[in-house]
Amino acid sequence: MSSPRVRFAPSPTGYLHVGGARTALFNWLYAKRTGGTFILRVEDTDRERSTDEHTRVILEGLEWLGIGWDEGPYFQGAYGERHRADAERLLAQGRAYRCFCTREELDAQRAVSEARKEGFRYDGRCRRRTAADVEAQIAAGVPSTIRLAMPDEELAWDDAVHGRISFQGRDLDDFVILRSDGTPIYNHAVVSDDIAMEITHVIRGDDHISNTPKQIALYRALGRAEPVFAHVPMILGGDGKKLSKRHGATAVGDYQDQGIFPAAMRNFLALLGWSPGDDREIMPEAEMIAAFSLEGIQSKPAVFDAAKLEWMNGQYLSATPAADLLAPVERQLERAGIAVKGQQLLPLIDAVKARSRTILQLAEQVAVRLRGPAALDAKAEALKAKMGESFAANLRRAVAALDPLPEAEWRPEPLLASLKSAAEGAGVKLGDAMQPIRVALTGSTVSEPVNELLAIVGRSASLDRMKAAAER
RNA sequence: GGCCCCAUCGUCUAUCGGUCAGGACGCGACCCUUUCAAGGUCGAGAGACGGGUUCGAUUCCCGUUGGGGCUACCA
Repeated sequence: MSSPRVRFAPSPTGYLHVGGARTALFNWLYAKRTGGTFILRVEDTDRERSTDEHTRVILEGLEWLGIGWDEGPYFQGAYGERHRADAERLLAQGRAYRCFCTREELDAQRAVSEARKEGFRYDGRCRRRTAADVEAQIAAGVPSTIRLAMPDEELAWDDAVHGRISFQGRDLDDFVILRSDGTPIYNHAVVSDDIAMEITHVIRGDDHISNTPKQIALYRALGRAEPVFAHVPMILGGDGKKLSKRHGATAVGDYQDQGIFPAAMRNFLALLGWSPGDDREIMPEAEMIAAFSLEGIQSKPAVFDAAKLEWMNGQYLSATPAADLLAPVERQLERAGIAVKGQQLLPLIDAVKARSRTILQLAEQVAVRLRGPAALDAKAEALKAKMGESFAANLRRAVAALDPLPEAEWRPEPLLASLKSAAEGAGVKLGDAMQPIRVALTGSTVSEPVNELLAIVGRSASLDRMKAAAER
């Protein structure tokens, strides 16, 4: 058997969402794993809703994730002629027929069905027209669509994820394959393209399961063998409903903006609905490719857990050398109007790296060390309130203890020694002595060890911030 | 309404008839640090329900319930 050919076929009617990104990832992983070809096809047949901007964002999103394609991007809109020819062929072979029903007639029938709480199905009245009648209608210039004559037979396949799935042709419509303006309907365009592009494995979202029997009918009518289908389950929001904008960030670009690493996003998405079969969590790209299989894909939908994504990103962040973080941190600092650049940032990055989960958080922490806290966070406020008078008193004592230290002695070890002896002398717990300093320097109750923090912030800025906080 | 898919800790998952039902996120505690939401250790926490099949069911079958998808001259 020749090597697999798979495709990701987004429609540019919106941004690249995490569900689409994961579908693309699974296709890509499968191609990499099997030495196959990954094809990108933009399904822009919905002229009204498709935009170049969306296409651009989708392509950029895939590139950002490191999902490169071997062929394409092809644009479905460019193949209108083949779509039409395929429909005409079906028409000529009697596997499809012209329908002269108007939209208004159809809508009226649908309204009646719905009022009776029944599902609407096209009754196939035009299928029974005589050849002479059809000729007459055409001659009279009545517009028509082309509908597939759905066979009354079983339409089943062995889904690579779900196992055998079976539909009955009689439950399905004679659906339209070519509009009256000569453009193709989705299911027809997909099959025509998948045949032309020799797609062997269709890996796509679960929501296409009910499209599959229609497409199988089309493959049969067109006299072609169908590909392997693998329907991957959907991604849900925390409320168990299909993930959508009201669940917060759902576009891949949102996570890029939040400072998530592409590698972390890829790792997280891969494990959402797929498992290597063992306990591995952090998986390098090569390992994911080596372990990937369609059988490892889960059949139930998965809830998108942003907290786990952040944890995973934190793992990648901790493992990344400060030097590699310099450029993105500089970019964030510049945005915040901080001009500091270069090597001098490295110690700051190292100081806060382990406690940050995204580049954004990391850059914020670096910024705070550089120019001081804008305000206290909730926990810092609570701590200050709880400590009352002793908050300022402890700060004043710290200032008195540290002020005599010359610039050359402003290093972690001497700082710790001074702080300890001052606390001991006053009979305060070291924690009570340290936390106010942490809050004064960062506005937060969390940071690297305080003596290191003082060294990072520097002598004069540290003393200034402590004095200011003591007076406030 | 019809057709179809799905069902293990709160969440992501392992288990391919016999397991103390394992791991991860999150949560809690403890340890480390005479200072942090880092690190380490431990803990709480699951087979939707009812029938079968079987010596034995989370695992296979059926039903119920509960989710979800599709049901356009959208994709």
